[in-house]
Amino acid sequence: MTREPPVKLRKSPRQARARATCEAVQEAAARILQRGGVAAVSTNAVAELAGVSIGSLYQYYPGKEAILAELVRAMRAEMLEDLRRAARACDGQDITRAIHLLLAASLEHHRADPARAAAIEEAERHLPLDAETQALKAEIAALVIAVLRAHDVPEPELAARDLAAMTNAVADAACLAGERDVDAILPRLERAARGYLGV
Amino acid sequence: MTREPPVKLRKSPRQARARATCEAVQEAAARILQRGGVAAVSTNAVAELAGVSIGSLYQYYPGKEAILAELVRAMRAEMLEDLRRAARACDGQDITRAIHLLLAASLEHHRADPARAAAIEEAERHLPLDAETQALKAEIAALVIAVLRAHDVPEPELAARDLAAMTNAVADAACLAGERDVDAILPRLERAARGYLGV
DNA sequence: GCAGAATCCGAGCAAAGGCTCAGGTTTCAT
DNA sequence: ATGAAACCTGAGCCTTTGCTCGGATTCTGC
Repeated sequence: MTREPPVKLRKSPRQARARATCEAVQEAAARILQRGGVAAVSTNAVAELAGVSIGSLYQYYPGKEAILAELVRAMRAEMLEDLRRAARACDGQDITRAIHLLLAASLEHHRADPARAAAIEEAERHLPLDAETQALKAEIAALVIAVLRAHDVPEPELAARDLAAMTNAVADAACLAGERDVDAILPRLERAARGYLGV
Repeated sequence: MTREPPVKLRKSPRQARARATCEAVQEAAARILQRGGVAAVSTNAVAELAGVSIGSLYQYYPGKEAILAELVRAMRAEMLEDLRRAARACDGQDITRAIHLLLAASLEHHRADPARAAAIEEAERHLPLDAETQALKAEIAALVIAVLRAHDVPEPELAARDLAAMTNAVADAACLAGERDVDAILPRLERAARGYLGV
């Protein structure tokens, strides 16, 4: 019943082939996650698909949670970068433009592979997030809150949470329904967000 | 690798104690689902928490998927009832009122136990839905689409999907963040929906 | 070339989980 | 009261999964 174990790498890869091993494991885990959900991700399956022995896998990852955790961390880090850029661009713009920029940035990581993004987000819900990932999430939230506050949005924390939830949900639903064009989602979300914020 | 197995009851309970057994299993499964997600739901754990032997469980449910599937089916059936009532009440009302009624109905099943509702919705994403549940979902969607179409909403299917996704996501996020008052969510969703629909 | 570090391998153990089956208990109808 | 049907039980089989360990292989710096 005790949770909250260490969820970092067990050992850092020093040589190129080791880095390749780690990448193969990540890639395989993402593929399996995407196809069958968190339940389908077993260390044996990941190792096999990665073309790596189970022993090698455990040399770098202390368990399957660590593999997924790193997938999540990578996605969040990427998202933070996108949002940082967007937040900077928001400076001095009106709120309609700010909404556009923030939403577009939030959708950015859905662009390359929406199904994978959805799968990783789903995994995130089932993981005890490590401190680093939590910090990333907090910083992402803080960025959005700051922009909202700059435009005198009341209860910016609440608004940020609601808007983030809406954005992810609509994007995931669209992906699940087979929508291909990420850009088609943006205007719909903009309308909803403007309505939410009373613009 | 083949899916799509029968997911109905194996045998119908005839006597009162058998019905009590089934109910205990459902209740236990919901509790475990709520506490630990789909992965934590094992037939052994469910049987133990239900105070029922594993053999009895298998007398009525062909597997753990069937238990979860029935949980989902029950929730969807309830939701359909709520939405039917709401859709009837929408007749002759303006769109603002219609939005209010539909959203309130959609939130209805979050009222009693938001955490449980969120958990069941999450389970739904990982299950191969049986025909009956799919029919329920289709009818729910059809109801919303009909109301939207009556108010000349363009692409009502798309709008219904987006609005449903937004509603669930915001409600779940609120629950996760510890919000207690379901009624506080409604006005936020109404603003978003009106904005989305351009009202 | 060579020593040592880094990496890789995969058989196999222990635990957990899905599920069956043979046999016992309770309920119902007559 | 009695036989049949419904119901319950849980030991235990088999598969899957997480993970370790001893030993083989490859790389790196000198």
